[in-house]
Amino acid sequence: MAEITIKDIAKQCGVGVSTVSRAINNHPDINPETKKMILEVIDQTGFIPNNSARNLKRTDAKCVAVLVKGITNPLFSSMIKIIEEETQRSRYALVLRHVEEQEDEIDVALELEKEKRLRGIVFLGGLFEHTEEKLEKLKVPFIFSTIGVNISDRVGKVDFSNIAVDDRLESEKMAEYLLGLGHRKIALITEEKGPIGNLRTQGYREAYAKRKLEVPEELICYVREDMDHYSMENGYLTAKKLLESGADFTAIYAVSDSLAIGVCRAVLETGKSIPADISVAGYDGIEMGEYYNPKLTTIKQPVEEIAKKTIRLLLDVIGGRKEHQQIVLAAELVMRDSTGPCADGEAESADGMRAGAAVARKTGSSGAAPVMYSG
Amino acid sequence: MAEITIKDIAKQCGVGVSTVSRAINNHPDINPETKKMILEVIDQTGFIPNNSARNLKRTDAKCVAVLVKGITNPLFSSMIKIIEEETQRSRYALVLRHVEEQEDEIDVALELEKEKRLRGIVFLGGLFEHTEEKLEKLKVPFIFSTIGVNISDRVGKVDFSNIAVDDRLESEKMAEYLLGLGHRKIALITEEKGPIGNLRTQGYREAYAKRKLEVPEELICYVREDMDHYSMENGYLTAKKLLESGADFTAIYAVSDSLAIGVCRAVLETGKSIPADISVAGYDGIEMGEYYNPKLTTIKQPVEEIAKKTIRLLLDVIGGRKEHQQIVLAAELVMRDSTGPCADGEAESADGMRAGAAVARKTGSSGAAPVMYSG
DNA sequence: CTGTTAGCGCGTTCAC
DNA sequence: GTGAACGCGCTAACAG
Repeated sequence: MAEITIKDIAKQCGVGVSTVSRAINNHPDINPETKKMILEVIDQTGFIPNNSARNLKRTDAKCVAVLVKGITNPLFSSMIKIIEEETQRSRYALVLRHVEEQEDEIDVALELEKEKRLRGIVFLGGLFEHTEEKLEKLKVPFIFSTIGVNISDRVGKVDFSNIAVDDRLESEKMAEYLLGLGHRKIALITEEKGPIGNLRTQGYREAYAKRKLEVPEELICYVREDMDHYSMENGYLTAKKLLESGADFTAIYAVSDSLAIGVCRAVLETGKSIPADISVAGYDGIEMGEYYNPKLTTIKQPVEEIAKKTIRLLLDVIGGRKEHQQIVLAAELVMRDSTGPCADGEAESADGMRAGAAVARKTGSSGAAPVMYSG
Repeated sequence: MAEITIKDIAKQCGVGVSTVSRAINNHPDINPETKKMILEVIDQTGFIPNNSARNLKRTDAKCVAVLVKGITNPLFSSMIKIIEEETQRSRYALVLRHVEEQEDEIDVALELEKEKRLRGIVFLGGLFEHTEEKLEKLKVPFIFSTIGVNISDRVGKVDFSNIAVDDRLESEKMAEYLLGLGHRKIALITEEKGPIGNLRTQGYREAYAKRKLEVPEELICYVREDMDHYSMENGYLTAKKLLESGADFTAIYAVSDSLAIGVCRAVLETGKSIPADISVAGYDGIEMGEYYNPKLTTIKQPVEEIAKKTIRLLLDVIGGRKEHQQIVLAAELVMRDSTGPCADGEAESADGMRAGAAVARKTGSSGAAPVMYSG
């Protein structure tokens, strides 16, 4: 049985193909009755227009694409949801495309641009090592909405938008918070290569530098390269290695929440309690951090805001209502129960105590009581 | 600047379009030198063939699609990864399509089938309330690979495969395990509507029935309908309500791990410890369960096996090497630290003690020590 | 309001 | 080995 096409419908209705096309695409120039009749036949027949053929002809397709690299990132799903809502409200179609780790997102974008006649593109995740030459090939407006990396400085002659958080700065906030709690030996669990890890590592160093303290280089641990850099397992294994090394530290700052959760498990397994013995902090603000035991101290990315600003800006640029922009949004230091004053040192009244008080207020206890490991 | 097409390439190379086409598609009938020359020009020009046009003509596209409903489900990502690997190995292209909650996955499949000339389809997630009439429209082999629901009984004249876990049975295993630990008042946190919740609820009832015990109806709690049924937040809120009701129970069984984690937080916040005061069990076997504190007792779905069997079967059916099948796989009861013997009652030597011993062995402690809340 | 017709960009016959 | 011509299914312009 051959595929049923628009011709078959036309024949069956006794009309021309263009009339059927008009009925399908809600064109105004059509008799409501014929339209109704045609739609009925279509419904009966189960006819579905071939999208490939449509895309081939259509010039006015109101369609934007979101290219997501790293679908497992829990932050992305809520962003995607928001982007979906906004595009729908503006009556744009949305193509969501998952980009494999080894795929080049620009290549995928190029392909999609031709295939679907895109009007704009949002890149979620991924690295930013694209040459201007390559970016130049993209002929529709695009935005890097990259929780993570601020690439403002990379903007050259190619015009595009970028909405991001200043990772270096936010990371510094976290390190400074821990220093304020009196911690001096803060272990860092981070990526050795990769822009995100690098920026967050820089922030950590900066916090020490600003206090004129020496960075404890021996406490900087790199995650394993042979597996997902930001998995709980990697956090667990890296922390385990650190703990077994016998190194001396009072806090661990992992550059992502998922890493931090793995770290917590490793710490708890040694019989130590969090934060009484060791404070643990993460970065990202995933939902799990609120539910983990203990609740995770973290830097919360403004995901909703990023998503909303991203898609709105893109649609505005497409509509010619705005120019491309570089936007930096602020993240929030969320103090929860996995961090507390350093037992060895002493918290400062200016920073640490206030922070400690904030923790107490938030949790309704008289301080950060220890969490014991149960196994 | 107009889009660059195959014609432009042909002109620039001084050859016919068909020769360019041959070069692109690795056809045998082409002079290696001309091929090389053409590919060079293509590389220089940055020409990208239009997929819509290709799909329109191509008849032999080796392409399968995976339609995922509920991309947030953490179990899916690992399944997708496996499916990707397997399809690649068989030199099939893979289209991954995210289906919105309100979209009908069969409609999406129908559309995609035409657009991409699919050879097969995998449905991940989603419900199974499709009429045979509708399923009949799908002309290529398809498989419901649905962690969750066994729809073998729905197989009628429409031929398709289904690979799943027997949710009712596995759920019964969990309830029986808790009963074996001496628990009699087991609260259930489940969905009121929805096939998955229903089956798992049935299993819970069955376990009581088999022991000739009365089901504590007042302890069956339904999650909120106005938000994601399987979110941590929903688990938290539902458990909170239960705890505040003053109902009497010694264990909580949530029909998903994410719910269970929300439940844990609610329990811990009341100052009770897990499992000393209350045991908590989940279902699914998400990675987080291993890292949570306490480690979560759960039913672990054989996701890798499901994924592998699914895609292999699909490819075999496409290749005519196999017929469609209904396969039921077994899940595994994983006893971890969130459950322990009932304090009020007494565990049975036959079941409960052995289970308790298993827990002890697994965690290396002399039993399931309590986890205290830290906030 | 409606039917006819010309491509959209490419793969695939055919002749050569 | 190669090129010319046709048509995939559809939309858009045009003529009626």
